Amino acid sequence: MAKRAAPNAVVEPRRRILDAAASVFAERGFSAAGVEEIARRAEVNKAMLYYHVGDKATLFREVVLEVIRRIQEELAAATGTSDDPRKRLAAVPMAFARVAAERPYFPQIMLREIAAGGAHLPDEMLVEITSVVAFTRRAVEGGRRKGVFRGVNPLLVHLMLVGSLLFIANATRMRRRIEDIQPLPRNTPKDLATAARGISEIILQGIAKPRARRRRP
Amino acid sequence: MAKRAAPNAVVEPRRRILDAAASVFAERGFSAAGVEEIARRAEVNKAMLYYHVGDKATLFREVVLEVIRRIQEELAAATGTSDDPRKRLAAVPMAFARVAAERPYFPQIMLREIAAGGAHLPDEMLVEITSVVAFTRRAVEGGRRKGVFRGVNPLLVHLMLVGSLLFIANATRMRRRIEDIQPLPRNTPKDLATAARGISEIILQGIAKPRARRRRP
Amino acid sequence: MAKRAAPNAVVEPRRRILDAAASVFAERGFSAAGVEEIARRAEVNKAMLYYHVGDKATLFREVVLEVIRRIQEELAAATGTSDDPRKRLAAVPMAFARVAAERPYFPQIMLREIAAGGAHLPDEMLVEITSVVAFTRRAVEGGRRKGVFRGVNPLLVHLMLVGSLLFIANATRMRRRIEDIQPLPRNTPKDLATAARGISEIILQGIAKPRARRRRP
Amino acid sequence: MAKRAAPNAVVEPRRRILDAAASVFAERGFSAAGVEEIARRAEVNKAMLYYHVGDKATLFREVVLEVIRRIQEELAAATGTSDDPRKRLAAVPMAFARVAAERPYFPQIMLREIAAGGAHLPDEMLVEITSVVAFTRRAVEGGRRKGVFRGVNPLLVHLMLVGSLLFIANATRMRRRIEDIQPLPRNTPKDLATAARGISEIILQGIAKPRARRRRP
DNA sequence: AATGAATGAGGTTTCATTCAT
DNA sequence: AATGAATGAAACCTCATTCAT
Repeated sequence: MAKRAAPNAVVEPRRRILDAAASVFAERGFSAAGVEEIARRAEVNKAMLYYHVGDKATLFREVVLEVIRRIQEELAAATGTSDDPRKRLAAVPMAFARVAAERPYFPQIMLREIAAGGAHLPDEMLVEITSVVAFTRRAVEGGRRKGVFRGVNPLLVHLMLVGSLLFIANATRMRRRIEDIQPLPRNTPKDLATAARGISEIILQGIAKPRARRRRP
Repeated sequence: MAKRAAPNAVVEPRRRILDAAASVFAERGFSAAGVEEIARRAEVNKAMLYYHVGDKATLFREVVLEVIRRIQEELAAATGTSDDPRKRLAAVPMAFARVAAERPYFPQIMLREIAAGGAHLPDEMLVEITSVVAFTRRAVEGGRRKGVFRGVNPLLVHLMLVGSLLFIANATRMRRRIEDIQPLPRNTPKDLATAARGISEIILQGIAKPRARRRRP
Repeated sequence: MAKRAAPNAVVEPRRRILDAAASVFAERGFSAAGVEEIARRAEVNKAMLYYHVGDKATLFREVVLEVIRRIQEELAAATGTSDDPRKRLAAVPMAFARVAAERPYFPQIMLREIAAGGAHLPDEMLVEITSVVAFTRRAVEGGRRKGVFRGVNPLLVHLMLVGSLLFIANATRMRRRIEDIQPLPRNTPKDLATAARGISEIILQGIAKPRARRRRP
Repeated sequence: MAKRAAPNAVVEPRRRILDAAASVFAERGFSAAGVEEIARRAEVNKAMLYYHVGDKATLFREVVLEVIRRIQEELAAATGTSDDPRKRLAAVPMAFARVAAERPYFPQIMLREIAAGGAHLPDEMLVEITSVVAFTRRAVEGGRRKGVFRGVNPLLVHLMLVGSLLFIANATRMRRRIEDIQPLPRNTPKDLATAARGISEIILQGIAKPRARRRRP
C-alpha cells in the first residue's frame, strides 16, 4: 500500500507527523516544541505538516486524544475481565503503564499537560478524561459496598493511583541525571508495570477495610 | 525602613522580581514565560530585571532554589519534633502542603520541572533534591527496624507521597475547569493539608506491618 | 530566467544579501553593522536573511571567503603568465588592486579584520590566507636563487606589499575628509592599480640585488 | 601624592580610565568595546567614568589624541638629531615602533581607525595627523634636492612606511593564531623596532637615486 | 501532495547613558 | 568624588504560519 519505496514512506505522513510531534512535545513541552523540528523528525516539509494535520495546537490535541483513547480502551478491557473491586482498581495504574510501554512519550506529555492545567486542550477533551476518573470511582464504591474497602474519597484514590504512576515515570528521567552525578542506592523500580504493581499493592492495603477487631471480652 | 513611599517599592525589587517570575513560570511554564511579562508584574523595567537577578534561566533557578530550601526547612523542623517513623513519614507530604500554602505557584513549577526532567536546573540543584528523598528513606527504614512498617521500596514510597500530593495540587486546577463544564460529585479535597493527611493515612496503612496472624487452632 | 520582474529580484536574494552585508561591514565594521540595515539594503525581510545565509557571523565569513577566493584566483592567473620573479612579486599588490576595483568594500573589510586579529574568522579561513603569503614567499625565494633579489625576509616583503596597498586604499578615504578641511598638495595616487605599481616599483628596487661593484682597479 | 593606599589608587582615576579604555578599544574596536568593561578594568564605577572623562566617543578621542601627541614628540626629537634625509625618513617607522613599544594597544587602535576612515575622530584630530605626513614629505623632498632620492610621490612613501609598520604590528597577532594551527617557517620579525629597520632599509634602497649610469661611449 | 521562500511579530538580552543619593 | 539603580532604545535571532508554484 506504500506509495513509494523511500525509507520513510512505508508509514503514512499523518502517522509520522503525529509520532514526531508526540516525541518533540514530550521532550520539550508545548511551547518549546518547534514546528520546524517536528517536521524534520517526521521527514516532512513544514508546509506539509500544516496540510496534513494542522497548526501546532491541533497537532498537540491529536496526540493527546490518541493516548486518552488508548487509556480508555485498556480500562474497557479490564472491565470485562473481572468484577473484583481490587482487580478493578489495580487495573488503573496498569492501564497507564501499558500505554506508556507502547508510547514512551505519553507520561511526559500527560504530566506536562496536568501541570499546565489543561491549557492546551479544549473542553471536550477534558471531559473525556473524566471517564477515567469515573472508572476508579466505581471500583472504589463497589469495593466499599462489598465491604472490602473502607470509606475513602474515590477521587483521592484515583489521583494517588494515577499521580504516583505518572510521577514515577517522569521522575525516573531526573533520577538518572542524578545518578550520573552521585552514586545512589540501587532501588529504582525496574519498569513501569512493576511500579504499577507496587503502587496498587500499597494502596489496596491502604484502603482495605480493617478486619473486625476482636471483640472485647 | 523602606527607601521610598512609591506603592510598589515597599518590597525590594529583587523580591518582587522573584515573586513575579514564580507566578509567570507557574502559569505558563519555563519556555512560554515571557521576560516581558515578568517585568511587568514585578513593576520593573525589563533591563532592571537583568540587573537584579539575571537572565531567564537564572531567574528560574533562583525561584526553584527558594522552594527547595523551604522544603528542607520544613523537613528539618519535622525531624526535631518526634522520632516516630509514622509521624516522620506523614511530615513529607505535609511539608509540601505547607510550602504550597505559602507559595501557591510551587506545586505547578515543581511538577512542570519534574516533567521536564530537570532540564532547567543545574546539577547542584538536583543534588539538593536528593536530600528530600533521603529523609523519606530514613523514615521508611527506621519504621522497618522498629517493626511498624513492612519491607517496601523506600523510593517508591517517597515518589508516591510526593507525586500524589503534587499531582493533586495540580489536578485541582484542571478539575475546576471540568466542573465549569459539567457538574461533578462534590468530593474534591478542600485544601492541600487535608489532601496531605489523606495521602499519608492511606500510605501509612498501606505499608504497615500486618499484625501477626493468629495461628490457626 | 529571473523568477519575477520585481525591480530587485533580477539578482538572487542570497547575492543581494551578501553584497549588502559586504557594504555594511565595510562601512561600519563587524560589531557596528546592523543586521537590520543589511536586510534593508538587500531589500529583504530580516528573517529571510537568516533563512538564506545565516547569522551575522556566517554572513561575515561568507563575505570574506568570497574575496579570499578572488585573490587566490588572481594570483593563480598570475602564476601562469610568467616566471619572472619580479613580475610574480608585482602581481601581489596588483591582485589586491584588481579585486578592490571589483569590490570596493574589500580593502576596508580586510584591513578591519586584520586589525581585529581575525577575531571573526574561523581557523580554516585563516589557513586560506596563508596560501597568499606562500605565493609571495615563492617569488622572493625564486628571485633570490636567480640572483635578482638580495636576501630579505619574504614575510616582511609580503606584509609590506599587501600592507601598503591596503593601507593606501583605506587612507584614501580619510585623506578625502582631510582635504575637505584644508587644501593639500595634489599628489594622491589616482587609483589603486597605480598605487600597486608604485608600491612594487619601490619594493622591487628595494630588494634588488645590487650590481656587482665594479672591481677596484 | 597618592590619596589612598588602595592598590589601584596610586594612579589617578583619569589615567586608569584612559588606559583601560585604550586596551578595550584595541581588543574589541570602538563599537564592540563596552563602557561596562572599561570601567571594570579601570576599577572604577561606571558613573565615575562619565564624571572623569566623558562618554564613549570622548573616551576614544582622548586615547587617540594621546598617541598622536606621542608620535609628534618622537618625530620632533628626530628632527633635531640630524638632517640626513635618509635618517629622517628612517625615523618615521621608528617613531611608530617606539610608541608601540610604550603603548602596545596603539597599532591596533590606529589601524582600526584608519579602516574606519576616521569615523570616530573629529576634524581637528585628523588635521593633527597631517603633521606626520608633512614630516615625511619634507624628508623625501629634501632627499630629492640633495640628490640622494629619486623622484617619488612623498605621500606614497609615507603611506608605505607607516602602513607597512602598522600592518606588520597587527598581522603578528593573526599570524600567531595561524601558527597555533599549522607550523610555519620561523621568520616573523622579532620586534617592531627590527621591523621598522627592515622597512626603512628596503624603502630607502627603493627610492635611492640610482648611481649615474656609465655614460655611453 | 509537495516545496522553498516569505513574513511579521515577538523573544531574550545588552548597551550607553543618567539619576538620586 | 562616588555609587547602585534606573531607563529606553536597540541589538540579534527565532517562530508559527502562509504563499506561489
